[in-house]
Amino acid sequence: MASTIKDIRAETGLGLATISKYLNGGNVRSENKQKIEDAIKKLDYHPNETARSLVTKRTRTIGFIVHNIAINFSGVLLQHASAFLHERGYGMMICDSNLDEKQEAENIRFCVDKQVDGILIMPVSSDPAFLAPAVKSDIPVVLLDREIKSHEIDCVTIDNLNAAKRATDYLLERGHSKIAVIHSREYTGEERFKGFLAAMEKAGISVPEEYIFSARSHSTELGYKSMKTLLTLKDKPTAVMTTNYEVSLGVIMAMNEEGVRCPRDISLIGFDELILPMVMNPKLTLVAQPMEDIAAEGVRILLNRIEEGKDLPPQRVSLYAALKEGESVGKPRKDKKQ
Amino acid sequence: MASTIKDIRAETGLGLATISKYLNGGNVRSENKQKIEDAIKKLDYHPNETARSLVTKRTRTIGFIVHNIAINFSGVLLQHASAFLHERGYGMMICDSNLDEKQEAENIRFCVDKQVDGILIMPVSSDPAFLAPAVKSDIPVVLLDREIKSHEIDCVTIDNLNAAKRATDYLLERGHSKIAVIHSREYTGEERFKGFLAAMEKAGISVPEEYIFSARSHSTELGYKSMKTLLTLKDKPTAVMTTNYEVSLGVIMAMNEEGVRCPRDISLIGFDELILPMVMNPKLTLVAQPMEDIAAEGVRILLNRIEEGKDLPPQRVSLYAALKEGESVGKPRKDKKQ
DNA sequence: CTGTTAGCGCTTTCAA
DNA sequence: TTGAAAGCGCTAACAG
Repeated sequence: MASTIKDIRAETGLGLATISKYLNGGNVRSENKQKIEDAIKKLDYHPNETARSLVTKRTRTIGFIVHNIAINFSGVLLQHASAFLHERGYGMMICDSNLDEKQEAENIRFCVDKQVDGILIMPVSSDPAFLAPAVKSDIPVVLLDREIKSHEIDCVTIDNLNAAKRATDYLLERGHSKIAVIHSREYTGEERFKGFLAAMEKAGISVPEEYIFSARSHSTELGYKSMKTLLTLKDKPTAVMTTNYEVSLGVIMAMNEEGVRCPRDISLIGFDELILPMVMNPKLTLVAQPMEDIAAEGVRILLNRIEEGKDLPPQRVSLYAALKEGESVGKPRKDKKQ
Repeated sequence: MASTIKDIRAETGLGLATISKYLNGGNVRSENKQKIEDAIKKLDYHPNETARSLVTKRTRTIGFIVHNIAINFSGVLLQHASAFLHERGYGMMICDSNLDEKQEAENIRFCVDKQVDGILIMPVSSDPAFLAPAVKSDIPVVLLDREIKSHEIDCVTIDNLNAAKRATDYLLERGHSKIAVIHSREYTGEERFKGFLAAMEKAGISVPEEYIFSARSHSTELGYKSMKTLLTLKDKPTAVMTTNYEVSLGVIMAMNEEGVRCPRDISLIGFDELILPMVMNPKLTLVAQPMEDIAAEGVRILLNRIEEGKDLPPQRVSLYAALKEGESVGKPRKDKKQ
């Protein structure tokens, strides 16, 4: 059985309050301080955090609710966030929503019931209602990677629209005009799709229906099937833009299977600099999200709200995402050859 | 401010014990039951789990400490474990050790202080000492993926040695005899290396020094550098075996850079069926660990120990890992051609 | 079945 | 500086 503060009292003969004060960094006569330290060591005493939380109403724990823990993107963000929180003396409780809104709502409830001091979340739902339990309990929430437009709440994202515009311009500048786009039908995917359309419109190029693919949620399958379909078209695109990592993977699988080479046959541009683009041959040209900065900003905003003021206006931070050149974009193949 | 059980008392006029009993599924007169339910709804009452834990000494929360959360393997295992725990009414608190033993020790401490009911861990350290806080507090621990040989403790792993033997035999059967091996210098890597050596010895083939590479920890860099070195050798191997996912990634990067084709120039066999092997061209031949079963067994053993008996003897479960054929292993190239 | 009472282990007045 | 006492929100005897 673990020892308690009362055991320390028995050992030192001091009062509970004195010991507690010492534990919390207060001033204690150095003679008593020594006694307490000796007793702690002797009894291997560690404060019961549960009891502590019950009275202080603080747990120094942050809940991190992630839409899908199995994807690489989550792992990397989690690693950075965990490190930053740890630096500031906070622990992290990770919950996986498994792309399910019901599970997500339960995760919010779970975190609130566990009295976390704040919540970082990469949300599944775009309906702010699921945040209600946190709001009611006055627990600050910061959205990561995705925002909920209709709702005033702290969030840190990248400027998806402009990043996608830049990626599209990159293709246009290299002479592509027959460009297909495959996007997931959730917040980031839609934003990036808008950016794509904006760039195409500005260039005065209309995009045929059959060059546009979309489906709910991140999906390797979407990328795979869409690319397969594109390859059956008479008038194939010369370049394809994907709006996230998983879609890129699916596209590459399909190209490999069909023996289509990149960038010789079709050029490719995507999002997210995770492991695959580094291992691929040729290296993928992509928009790299500043993962570490996203985590750092999220943690900074959240802890600031916890430790300073709850009455600050909501903050929306939008970070810059850089275009990293690989070798997956070439000149468009000549129509005659195809 | 969140409402408490006392607010329910004020609302219903019932005693605290009755309400508590209802909350915990006890028998209450249906008339009172209705009153309580109405009050709960009206006040949006949710029990304070912290207070509950303080008295019951149970949190229905499991700590999952992972050596490196950024890798795909962790994400997949976490996803399964989270789902199984959730099914049984448990929450999960994930901690990242970031491949650092010191951080790992702190994570154990953190989980113990937070009064988790049990711990699942993919350990960094092979020294059982770091588990002491959990042992002292009588919190059950189950090791996943790696075991600590010197110590009697529950664990679930795959039979790494035999899996590696089979993989090596697979190469031998196809006529390879010049086989290089690249392994990480931690538990699983060493086991798999032993399996490799055993198979080679049985086949009566001695492995030259320059065909063996190893380094601490999982490492894409190890794979990359080792493969680069192998490709400078006069007498190159005809096949390479890697002992984990990250090493495979590095090897493939190096091959791509050097324009070496697989399996035409060099055959490849590896471990872990994660995203890359599915996206690669050609598909990688590999030993697939049964991720879902590992998670299921780990959860089953841990919850069994929590809910039933602590006095059962330690369990060591070793699961079977299947060899999945891809197209990355071919016949050895003829020496003359090289 | 119900309610009173006494804690769980800790922090926090407040008076000394 | 110190310590006695009250209380965080809940559960668990125990008596009714």
